[in-house]
Amino acid sequence: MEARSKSVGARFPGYDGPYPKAMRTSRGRSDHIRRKSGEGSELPKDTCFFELLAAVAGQILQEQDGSDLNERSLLDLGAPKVSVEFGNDNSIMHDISSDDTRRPDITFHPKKEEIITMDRDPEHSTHTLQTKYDSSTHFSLDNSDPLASKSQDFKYFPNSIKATYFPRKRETPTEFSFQGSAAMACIESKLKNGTSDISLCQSEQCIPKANEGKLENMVVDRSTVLKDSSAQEIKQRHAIDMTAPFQMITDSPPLVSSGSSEETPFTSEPKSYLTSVFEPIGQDGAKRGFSSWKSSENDSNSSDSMFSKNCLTKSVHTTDIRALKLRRCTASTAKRRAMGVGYRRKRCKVEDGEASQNEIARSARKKANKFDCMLPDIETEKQLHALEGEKISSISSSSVTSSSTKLDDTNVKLSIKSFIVPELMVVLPESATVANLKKAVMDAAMNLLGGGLCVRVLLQGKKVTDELKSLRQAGISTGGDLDSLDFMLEPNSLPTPGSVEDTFLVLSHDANHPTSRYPVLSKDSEFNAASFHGGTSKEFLRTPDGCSEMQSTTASPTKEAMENQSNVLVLPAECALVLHSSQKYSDCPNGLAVVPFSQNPGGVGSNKRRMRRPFSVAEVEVLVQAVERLGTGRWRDVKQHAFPQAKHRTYVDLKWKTLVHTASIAPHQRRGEPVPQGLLDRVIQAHSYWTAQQAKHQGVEVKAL
DNA sequence: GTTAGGG
DNA sequence: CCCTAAC
Repeated sequence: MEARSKSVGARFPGYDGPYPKAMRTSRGRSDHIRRKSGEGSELPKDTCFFELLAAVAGQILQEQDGSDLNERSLLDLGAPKVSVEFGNDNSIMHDISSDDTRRPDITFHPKKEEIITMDRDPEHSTHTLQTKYDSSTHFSLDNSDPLASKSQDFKYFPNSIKATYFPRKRETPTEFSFQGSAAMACIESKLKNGTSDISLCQSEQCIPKANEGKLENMVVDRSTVLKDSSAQEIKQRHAIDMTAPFQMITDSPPLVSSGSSEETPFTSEPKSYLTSVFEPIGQDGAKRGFSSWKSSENDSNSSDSMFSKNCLTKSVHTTDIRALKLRRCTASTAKRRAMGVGYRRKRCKVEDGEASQNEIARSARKKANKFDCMLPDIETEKQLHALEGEKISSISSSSVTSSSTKLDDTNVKLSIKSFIVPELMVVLPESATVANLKKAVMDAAMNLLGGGLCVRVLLQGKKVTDELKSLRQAGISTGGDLDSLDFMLEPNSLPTPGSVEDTFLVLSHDANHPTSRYPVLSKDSEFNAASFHGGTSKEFLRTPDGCSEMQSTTASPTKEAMENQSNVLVLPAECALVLHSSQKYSDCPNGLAVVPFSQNPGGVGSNKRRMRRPFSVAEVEVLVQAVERLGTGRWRDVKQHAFPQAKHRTYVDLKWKTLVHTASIAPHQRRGEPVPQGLLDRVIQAHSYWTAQQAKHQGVEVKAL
């Protein structure tokens, strides 16, 4: 009837069905959701909250469906789908499973109060949401917010929720983690049947209740302050990013040297993981991200401790994701408003304490924006880094601002504040080591970055597919609605053109070396699994200089690029995606020039050799694992398996030959990033195994003749 | 297997 | 020169 629904994708391994595409812009659905809710902006903004809960509930229900995750491969879990509906009565229906009607629906009955009002300072306010979860059919929310009436000026939205499930019989608690205001539900084993209570509390220290058999202790560990006045303008932008079926690198099982299983002689079946990313991005999201950044330092201890206790899931905090947003300058709210553009997605600092710093930073940003060039000059970017110091709290906006003073100005001036970057997530089993986590993170990053990124242009939430259109034709003109213009970074699924240098995003640890062209993430010992000696995930994710940059000389638009599975990328919290000026384009008078309209930016240089891209340890790891499973010879499969997104890794140059060679030579002769000996041993093992296997097969064929 | 690039 | 990646 009147209900609006949306789907929250929850990709389970084995699920190959269609996946809802993200609505990444703040336009579109949220508009009518808001309208439908009839409650102004209140319900929809809280949507994510219920989604989070729905995700929890979904997981629990799944558990109660008789499956023991300890006993079952995640591949067996099917493909649940969580859909959320907004009804007139403001109830939200969660249809947990698309394929299992036995599962009851979960109904949320959000109340008005569940949009929590709170004090301006999120760090000093506490808020508790009591959520009761009736295991059978109902999932109702009961708000007991002590601060509900304290202030009407600010609203609080959970940004990240962690839940710990304390099963009966003193089993290991299980944690859930949800973030990005998203239904990112990750579940691990040891959930048991039973009624559960979920209690949510927004506080820095979440004291677990000792109730057994309760799902509790959900920590809304980041906070958000939203100005009521701006709430009206908030439009949620939801991004649903599928994750690639993620290959977990587990402890390598011993090599089976005699043919027990021909298909997978080396490793257990690689696990894929449920990853559901449902990330509202928007002004609220921006502020959320910002606030959470502020608080992340303070509550890092608590979250760390929670995680370290039993880190069943490692999901990136939203700030991590936010940090991926291109850090770009933001003009002042007032100015932007006065211009009447871009306010919707503008992000700005709200902390008063940083006002002076903001001013400095703002001037630096102004400088960066001086020529309305999309790519800031490096010096200014450095300046920003310096200003923002360790705490890079300026989460930039994804807004596009435009200025048009003259009616006859045919130039479209755009200032892109940031890009939407596909959200990335890594899910690991409890038994995974930190090194595994690092590898997984690396793989995700490499899978995304390895294929390059391209820019998607969205107008009013819709992908602009016809890239031959003129800006005027596309409606991207000064007369058009530039406010509805979005840019999105996507994995590049097109064959990498010759001049990859111009289209490739690279990671660099060193902000001072903006010209670095290689993904050097794994070069640093921090990211080198072999050199990791412990510590929390947070520590290990932090780069030495506290800031990683993802740099781009430029990015080129491509055709449909996101139809492939998305990747999961986790980057350090302090990591930021920064556009850097390319010499080639920096002299272009306007920002659009950096987005070449040619499908092949390489142009005449396309006959050049591809850029040299040394394999990282993580890539080697993935490759080795793939070969262990698939054998030598099925390079297409291996490629698809190990580097599904990396266009620069073709199946003909998968390094295996070189790896075998590398493994056979003395360590001091080896070049490049040192590959752990254990990995090389696996190379030797796998190589000899598959060589023998092929010989055996050939022998059989000869016999048969 | 060969070539190019780079340490 | 030789390792490595691209061809």
